[in-house]
Amino acid sequence: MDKEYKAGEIERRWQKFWEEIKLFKAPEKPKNKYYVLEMFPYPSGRDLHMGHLKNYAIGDAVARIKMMEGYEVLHPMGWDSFGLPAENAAIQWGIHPREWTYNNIEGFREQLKKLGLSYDWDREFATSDPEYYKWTQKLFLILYKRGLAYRKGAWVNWCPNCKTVLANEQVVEGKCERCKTPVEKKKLTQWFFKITEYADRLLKDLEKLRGHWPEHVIKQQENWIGKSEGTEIVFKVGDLPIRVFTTRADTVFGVTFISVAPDSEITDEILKFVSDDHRENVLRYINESLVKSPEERQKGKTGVFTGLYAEHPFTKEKIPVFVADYVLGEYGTGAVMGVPAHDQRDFEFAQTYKLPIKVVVFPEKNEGEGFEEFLKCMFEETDSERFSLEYKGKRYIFQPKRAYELKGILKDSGEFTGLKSDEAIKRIGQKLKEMGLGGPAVAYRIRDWLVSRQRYWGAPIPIIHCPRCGEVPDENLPVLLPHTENFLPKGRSPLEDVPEFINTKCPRCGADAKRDPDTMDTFVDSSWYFLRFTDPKNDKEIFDKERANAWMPVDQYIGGAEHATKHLIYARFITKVLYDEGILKYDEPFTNLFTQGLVLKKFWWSPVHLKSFPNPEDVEYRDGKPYLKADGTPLEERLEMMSKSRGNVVPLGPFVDEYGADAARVAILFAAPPDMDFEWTDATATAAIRFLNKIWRVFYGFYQSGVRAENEPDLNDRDFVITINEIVAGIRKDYEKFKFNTAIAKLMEAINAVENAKITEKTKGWFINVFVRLLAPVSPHLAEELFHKFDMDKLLGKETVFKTPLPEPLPGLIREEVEIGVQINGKFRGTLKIPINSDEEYVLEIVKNNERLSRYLTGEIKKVIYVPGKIVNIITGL
RNA sequence: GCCGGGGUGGCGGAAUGGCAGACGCGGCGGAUUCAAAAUCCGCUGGGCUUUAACGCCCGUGCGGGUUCAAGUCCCGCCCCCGGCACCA
Repeated sequence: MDKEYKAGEIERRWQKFWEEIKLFKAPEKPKNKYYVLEMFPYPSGRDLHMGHLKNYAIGDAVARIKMMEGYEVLHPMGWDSFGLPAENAAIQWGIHPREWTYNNIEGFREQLKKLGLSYDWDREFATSDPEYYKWTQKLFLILYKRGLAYRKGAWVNWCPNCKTVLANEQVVEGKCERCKTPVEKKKLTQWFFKITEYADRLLKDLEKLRGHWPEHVIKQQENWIGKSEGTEIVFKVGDLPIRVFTTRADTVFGVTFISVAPDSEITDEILKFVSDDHRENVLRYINESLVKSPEERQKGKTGVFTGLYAEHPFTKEKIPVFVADYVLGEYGTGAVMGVPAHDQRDFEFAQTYKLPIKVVVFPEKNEGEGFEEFLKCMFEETDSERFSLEYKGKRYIFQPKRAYELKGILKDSGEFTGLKSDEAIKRIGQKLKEMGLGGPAVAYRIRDWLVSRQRYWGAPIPIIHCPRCGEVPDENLPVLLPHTENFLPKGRSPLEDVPEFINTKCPRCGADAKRDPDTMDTFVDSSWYFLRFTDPKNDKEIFDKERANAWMPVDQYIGGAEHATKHLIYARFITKVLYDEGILKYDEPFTNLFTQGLVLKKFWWSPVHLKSFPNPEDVEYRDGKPYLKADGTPLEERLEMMSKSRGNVVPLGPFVDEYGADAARVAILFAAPPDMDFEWTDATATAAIRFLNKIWRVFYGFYQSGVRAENEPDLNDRDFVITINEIVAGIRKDYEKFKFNTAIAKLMEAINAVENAKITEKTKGWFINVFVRLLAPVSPHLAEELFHKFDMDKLLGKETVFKTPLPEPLPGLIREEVEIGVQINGKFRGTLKIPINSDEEYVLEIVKNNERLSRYLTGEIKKVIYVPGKIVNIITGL
């Protein structure tokens, strides 16, 4: 055994060994399976950094723990390799997206291998491999045949910078999530997946995940799906029904106008009835509002009168119909009833267009919080025209200031007058149903998933458009992505300009036909990859049913929380579709989800040099404030996720070369609880490096004095053995809950405890046996090295530490003496060492006879609370 | 605005309602060394006090409460982070 800890040499040796013994090779059909998966990476460059490592370090620790628990573990790795950055990089470097992508994959793979992660590399694939995307296309056809993939003309989100459409999930605060360009609306014919048809199941089945997924992810999905129970109400313009959706049917008697969204289907219908003197205005308004940015849209409530009136279902009044762009075309029915008295948005609209305000809901009592709120809404000092209303026998003159949105008691509402809001909502719903003018209804916030992209680097959509037969699915898969140098985004699919691709024959009638020119959203690729890992080489079908069902569902999924309403919802959706298709036995893909925190790193930003970020060596501090050395520009210190574009990455390669993969992993895992963000600093690494060196030093000492692993400790070293026993129990618990930071802290305690312990060689041998196995999940190479150096392979009859179980605490070893806290009248006054089984009387005697404690015992003892092993609290009468 | 998660030493962070600050980083003092690095040992929340020790007081964002006992539970605030947001 070397005196020095030579991480590089050790790590290379055991990586080779693990490969030779095929330690990570997962069987085809397991009996006692555990499927652990990290969200697979997008190969964004050649080099990994510390930010990447966190995900893999956690996954690897879990995989190794499960191996040691005797499971057959599936722990695969692959590449989410289609996507825009490849094209953007290609443009920047003048290199083809394919070349750039596969070059990056090589770099990532090489670096991951150097980390000695427990992947079954035989299952590796990239989503841009034809052997994979063939089956992504098959998946598309499965959805198509089930009526879940459809093409429609719709107003869609368009990123003018990326020159492609975006799914709703990829628009964040009205901007493209990738390039932050404000998103525009465009009317285009696009492919959608009907995820809305699964909205209710996606919502309900969140119950199955509760307790197994982080609550914040479940809540985010709930909000994203956004189920609202309400009422649909029909207002008729002649024979044309305008259906509106509302959650507040109780305010229906307060309706003074109807608004429809410029981009809704009902608006197209309404237009047919608009008279010529209104038509021009209305069309102009619609066209203007559709090109407005979301910010502009939100500035004020605008609209245009259509000249049409709709009939109120109850009062038969004529209600004016407006087109207004504060109404969302894709939500509910695309039309709303305007109740200015009870909805703030309608109120603002009514103010602008001088529409009447009818108050129909009042607070239940004319006092208290509801009434206060009511007064705040309804009364304003004003000289202008006033409203007057009677309330609880009194007449009030008022000018409403804002809408009263709380529920209450109905007034002036025909047969529903006097009902409470909730009861009224029910009764009005029933009545409307009887009348054939609506009824109870449900609306969802979630929209259908727009999957087509006008981009080159993706899986072609396997549909042929035939002038005679229309849409024809192309079963002749894969539809290969053609090679072209003409891949730049241009606002329509680059594939359109590849004649040998786009021109084809109709598979049904043989006529000249064209292929669909779009490629699929990369989230389609990643919505099923976890299934392909169960049978990655299959060239006959998407995957073998039996193999998939043998491994699925993923027992532990690990990844970033940013996918809560994207990948994680798409993957659940696709899994349910395949369940309905009858090829999966499970309708939830991920039994347990763990979302790891980010690795942050400080960097500097200057408002002057917008997009370039200075290197640390170019920054100087004066009076504690950072400045750019070169020209003295004041800088701003920021703490964000590592990313190449911010220049705040800590590259993994050099670190591993200098200190080893184990040090990098221990550093990441020890720094903070794994689900929490933390800042990478030099101190993060220092702790890990010292810890591993200390282990080596202590074990080197053992080795020199001839100590080898033992099965049993010397029970004369009782105190030491008990200490280690407690650490064993603690670490087992920590590993169960992924609390790697405290587990490593306990490993440190163990090594500190043994360092100067006066114990026999036998006990040392037992310590080695226990410690090495506890260490293995977080520092696998070092553990494997020590396992062999100290002959644990011979002792335990296993070729690798990962085929041995995690140690268990020795039974029947309990401390004879414990230290308990002593409180007198609830205040801590000291501690006492007493035999473990002491009863209350005995403890009381000890306290009374203890000079230090007894002086607080003034007056008679009234009550004693004794929690054995923990604390005694003595209450005295003054 | 709505939903979720947080606020603990100089710093990262520990604490099934039971001795707050585990473990580490940093700092201070010492040992080793020709010297340095590395390593090891001791101290390290704040304050008070010549009875300088087995002492006292204060201390987990703020204000109340429950309890023998609260960082932990309850009520009301403040602040920070994340998500959604004209969703009717």
